[in-house]
Amino acid sequence: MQNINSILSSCSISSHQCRCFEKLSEAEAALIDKNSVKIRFSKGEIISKQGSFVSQIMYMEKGLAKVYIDNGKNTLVLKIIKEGNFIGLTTLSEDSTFLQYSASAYIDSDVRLIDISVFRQVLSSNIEFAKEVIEILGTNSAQMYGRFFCLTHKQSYGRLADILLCLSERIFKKEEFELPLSRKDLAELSGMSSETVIRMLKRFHAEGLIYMKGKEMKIVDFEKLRRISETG
Amino acid sequence: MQNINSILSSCSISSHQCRCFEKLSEAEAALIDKNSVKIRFSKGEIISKQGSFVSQIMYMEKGLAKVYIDNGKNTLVLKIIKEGNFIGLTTLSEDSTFLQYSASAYIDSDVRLIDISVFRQVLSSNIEFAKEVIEILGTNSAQMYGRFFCLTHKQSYGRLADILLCLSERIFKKEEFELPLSRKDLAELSGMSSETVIRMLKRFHAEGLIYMKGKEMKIVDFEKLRRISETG
DNA sequence: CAAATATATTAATATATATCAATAAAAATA
DNA sequence: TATTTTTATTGATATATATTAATATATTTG
Repeated sequence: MQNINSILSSCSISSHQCRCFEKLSEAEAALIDKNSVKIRFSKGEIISKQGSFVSQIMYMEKGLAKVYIDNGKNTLVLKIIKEGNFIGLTTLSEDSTFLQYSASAYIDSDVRLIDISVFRQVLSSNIEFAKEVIEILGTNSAQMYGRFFCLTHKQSYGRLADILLCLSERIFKKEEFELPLSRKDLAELSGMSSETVIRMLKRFHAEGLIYMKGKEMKIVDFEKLRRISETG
Repeated sequence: MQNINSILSSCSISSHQCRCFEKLSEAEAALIDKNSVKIRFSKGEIISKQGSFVSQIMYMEKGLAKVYIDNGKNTLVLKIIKEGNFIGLTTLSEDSTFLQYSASAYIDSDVRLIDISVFRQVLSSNIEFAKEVIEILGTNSAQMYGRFFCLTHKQSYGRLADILLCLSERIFKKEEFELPLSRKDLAELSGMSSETVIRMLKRFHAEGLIYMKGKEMKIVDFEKLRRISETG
């Protein structure tokens, strides 16, 4: 039995396993390989900048990055990208000549930049590949919808619980981890100020839901954290 | 020269013209036609309900509807669907067995329900159709990102300005119109309480940006309204 | 290592917006 | 048309969270 709240999480990372490159023929794989470059971005470096011209499709080979929108005053992290995911496929759309969002690396990351016209060409010749792209776009939207709802209608406490669970369960896959994100990063993810993040974390710690010391984090009580995520 | 703020609107209706059915062969069009039904929904009726089993793709032939998420306490309208648009293509993804959102009609509407397996079948056989679907999904995400940012980081005043501009420019294509949405509908669209909507509308009216009498609406000063949309 | 810089923490205060409650107006129904 | 129900409006109050500012702690750099 599926609960409606289970789809409503501020979690921002895709759980979808990208399988599209498996669908390529040898020739297609070679074509993509020939028309792409692998670039290493250091922690904190900007991978792509909002407003710039779209000329490639970016694929995260190794690392962790954020995709975000910034209006000069506020920043909203749309999603976290881990290895094996595209930084953005929405740019495939003919309408989007300019990048709508920026991306930057949380940790040292290897990104493959694929020429967009070559990518489109392969898309036109390989229907299995295209279907996989549809799959990715659909999953991405679904994720975004849940996150959208939470960031507009859940309160801070629940939103932060979501993010902590997301980090532990989907990104590090451990209950204990060294956080590569700053408090400000957490704030951009959960749509609140960094001061509020700190206060909430402190409260979680005091209530025994997490253990925290600087960047060290440990989820102590998953159950209660999930309940907070659900009740707001 | 493109301004970054121009992409940041809470506007919730796709400006993308769906062209996917044009790509079908006669046989494919017939197949889809044979495996679909047209249903008329009256104003206020629920078209589909969050949590239910996904078995068809819904296409708005005529009318106006909202696609929304509801947790029993709050409602967020994800987008407005007008004629010539899909109510949701994200359900195409194999992952989504259950509907993540509900839809209901703002006005009397004709909706075509297409069997999802037939839709997928056509997708597998016609690459131009698949590419068009990718186009739609990409445009939808882009729209959603802008809206997401606005609803989390713009204040009410700017968000409501967005919605009014959206209604006038994209939906009714007139500066004067009879609003088929209630104040509560506006609230769900702009992510605030209906009381706040009323107060903001009153203020717009007092400041001479709009003229309003009950459900009659007229945009008086587009320029100022746009400035409010941009500055917050 | 010391100095400089960036990040984290804490507390006090401000504020936008929700909530609550009461009334008015409009729409639906008998 | 009168009655009931729903929607809109208004004002008073509550509250979550941002903002500001000051201090402490890390981290980076010379």
